[in-house]
Amino acid sequence: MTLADQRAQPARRARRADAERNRAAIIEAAGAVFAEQGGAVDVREIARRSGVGMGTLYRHFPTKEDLLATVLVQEFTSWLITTHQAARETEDPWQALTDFFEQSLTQLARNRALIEAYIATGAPSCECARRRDAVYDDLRTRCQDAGLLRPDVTTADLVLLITSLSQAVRTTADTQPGQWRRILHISLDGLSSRNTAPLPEPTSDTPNATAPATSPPEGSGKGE
Amino acid sequence: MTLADQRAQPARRARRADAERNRAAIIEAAGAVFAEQGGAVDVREIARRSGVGMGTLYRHFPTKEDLLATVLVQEFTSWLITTHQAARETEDPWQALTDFFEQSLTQLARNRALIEAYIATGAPSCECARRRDAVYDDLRTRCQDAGLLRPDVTTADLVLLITSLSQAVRTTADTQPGQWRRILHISLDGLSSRNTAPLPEPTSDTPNATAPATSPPEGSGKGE
Amino acid sequence: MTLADQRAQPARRARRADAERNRAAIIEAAGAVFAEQGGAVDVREIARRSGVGMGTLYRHFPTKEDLLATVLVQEFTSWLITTHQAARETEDPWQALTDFFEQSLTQLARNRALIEAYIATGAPSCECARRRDAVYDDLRTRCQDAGLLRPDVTTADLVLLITSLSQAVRTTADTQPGQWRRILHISLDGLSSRNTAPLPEPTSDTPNATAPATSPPEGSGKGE
Amino acid sequence: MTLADQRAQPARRARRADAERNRAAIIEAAGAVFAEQGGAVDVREIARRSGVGMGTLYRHFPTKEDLLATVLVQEFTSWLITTHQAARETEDPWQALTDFFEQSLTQLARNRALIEAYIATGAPSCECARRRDAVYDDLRTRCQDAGLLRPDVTTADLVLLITSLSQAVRTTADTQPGQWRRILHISLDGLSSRNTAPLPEPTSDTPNATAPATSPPEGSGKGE
DNA sequence: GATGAATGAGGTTTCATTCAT
DNA sequence: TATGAATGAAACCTCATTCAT
Repeated sequence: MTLADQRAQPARRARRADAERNRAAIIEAAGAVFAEQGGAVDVREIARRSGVGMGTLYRHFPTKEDLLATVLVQEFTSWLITTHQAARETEDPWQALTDFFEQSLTQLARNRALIEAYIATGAPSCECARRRDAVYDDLRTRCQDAGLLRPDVTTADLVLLITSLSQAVRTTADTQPGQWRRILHISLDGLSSRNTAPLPEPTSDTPNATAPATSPPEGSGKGE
Repeated sequence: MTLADQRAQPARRARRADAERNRAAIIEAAGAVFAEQGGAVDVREIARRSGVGMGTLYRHFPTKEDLLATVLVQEFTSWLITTHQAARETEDPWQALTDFFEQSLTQLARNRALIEAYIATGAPSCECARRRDAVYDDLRTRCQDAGLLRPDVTTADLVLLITSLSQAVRTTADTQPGQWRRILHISLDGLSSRNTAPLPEPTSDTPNATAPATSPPEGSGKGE
Repeated sequence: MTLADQRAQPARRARRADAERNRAAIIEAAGAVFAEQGGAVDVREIARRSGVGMGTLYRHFPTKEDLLATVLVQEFTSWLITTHQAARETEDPWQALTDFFEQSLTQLARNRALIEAYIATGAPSCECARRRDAVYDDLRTRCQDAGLLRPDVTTADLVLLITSLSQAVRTTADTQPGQWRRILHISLDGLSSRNTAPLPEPTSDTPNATAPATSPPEGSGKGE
Repeated sequence: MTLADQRAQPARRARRADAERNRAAIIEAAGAVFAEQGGAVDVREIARRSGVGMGTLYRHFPTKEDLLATVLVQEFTSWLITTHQAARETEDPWQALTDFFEQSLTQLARNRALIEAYIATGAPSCECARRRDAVYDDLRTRCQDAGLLRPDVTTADLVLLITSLSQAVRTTADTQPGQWRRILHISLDGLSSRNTAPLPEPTSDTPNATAPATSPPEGSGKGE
């Protein structure tokens, strides 16, 4: 009746636009809720906040998991692009790497579900992982070409490092915000090409008993 | 024996033998289940696995939380003692620190719930945190006295570092077992007193904009 | 399908518009179950009888207590209105009071949970108590203005009297239905303005030692 | 067999004395707990307070119900005897009745489980009911013989009246202690032989429509 | 297409009673 | 015989997902 007034043709469009708007609203609300409370929230909270019914939500996302994945992929991707862009514009390769880590972790610190996903698999999806690896590859190569980064550090190492640091962010989020920067600082120092001892074999599951895991500086030390 | 000692027997009344056995069975089963599946398992699974009824379980542990806490505290403590003992017997302070990290993480790698607890608060209980800090203090002091460890690294830093590395262990447990050792290696290199740049203030929540977060080697560059 | 038949009337395939009907069904079933077995019944029994799932029940009433309260308030209110209406239409004030007691107790006699609530607090809710007091006030005033009711009888006395008589109803419900009317009769006689001895102070917690609790007729008696 | 041993072996006696002491302790503890919290308490609370184990408790009383019944019967009986004794020693029959009601209710006011039992069946057991009826018979007869009590009041009426008044006691126990005495006063006035209208038939379940339930005094009234 | 009520398995916890020590 | 740990059937409540309107 009242809907019939809508000009005949654009009815479809209007409807699709509506659907699209709904989808966006859901994603936005879900993003906020997931970021605040993690992935274990009640779906109703999201439906409520986005102003749609449960059915609508489940029409767009057949599963809570799907919704979560979609949200995370989107956030992850946009974040990756932004951060990579910034890194690209930084001339000094090391600074670029440093900034990238810093910004990545700052971003993660704000999103509980994203950290959870990071923690679980390192990325919200395979596609995301691929993109992420590409970015890391770029940063790593630049630094290694400049001789600033340990030559045997791999992309996987960097990924794992961020993953692990994201944990530090999460842990200290409430009580010691900012403490994670000290750990980051330490890790970055460890990445520097100043450290010449080769890293352990990536495939090995047992510690290298013969060689010391790290090489403490021979000539340095307060006691000497 | 060792387990009995941990509970600090007040000798008020001798617990019935089978009660103690049941308690042990519950703790063991819960330990296994929690380690495998994390803290979100059904309590019934634990009751089933330990061969006791629900009531028995709840007689010993009034709450699922209590059970989890008990199990984790026990595992954490025994692990801490063992690992610290090994570190004490190592003469070289740096090696002691290295081994401690190595063994801590190896242990954590096997226990999902323990990692969860570590992630959440850094330890399963305040008492555990205290003990943990004592151990870390010891290791840290030895290394710093020997001039091997950055002088401004704090106990909290070490704790956070392990927490964050435990994440790396967890992430790579299934697909890349052992890769976490590379990250550990990097982090330990970063801890070395060879790195002289001061760490950022622990209280600061914003990156230090003036000083570079890390000091890349001065004389290196792409052209070299 | 078979379930649908059990509920006789409504097609069980209704949903949205039937939310209200479901709610009514729940209230009705709960009313019956509570009336029969009191407030300590299993919620599942109510869900089963009303033909809805547990979730539906808990959607409408977040707590068993809520359900009970709703049911009782509803029954109490409807009963109060009906009974008061009848009393209003009776011209003779004393007859109105008498009928009101009679009908109130008849109603209570049929509802175990209602009696429980009455016993506990005199009414299922504060609002109910307010309404109830208003009705009693009305009845009492009419009777006292007509000089038929002891002048020092208060509304609280009447409430307490009904509460206590409801107990008599309950006690004799199964074995001696109707016996409570004799007690009611006696109580009403005691309320009559024929009895001139003042009632004990409402605040006093100890029996009035000086004056006899009741005034037996001096000059009457079989032996005289 | 077991009986034969009773002579020779004091060990048995000692044991039996122990058992008897335990039994007494259980009954005493149960009495206190039931009085305080009603019949729905956890059996463990009783075991704890009486200082015996669950097994011992269940050895003496195969069922919680049995324990409750035993306790109540005992309390009821001792109370009945005491109160009756006091009534017997009172010369004035009406005063005896009055005091009996007063004391009965005061006693009931202190015992939650007893009220529950009273409410449920009028007495904790058949035997108790018999004894109680005997006492009431005595009191009633004395009063009726003296022409002080309505001649058609039966023992059952008195019992029901107390039962119902016990409810009033319970209701006002916390907030309006003592208010029940006003109701009692009213009821006793209604019992007086001053009221000449016959009570309704005990067997009738329907109100007597022809005759008014009570007879308000024709000639009295404020307005006249 | 949108809505939100309905579903019901699954979670934790309690307690009368039994039974091994 | 006394003990109190063990039992396990309910009890209450949650929430991801479906489905009639």
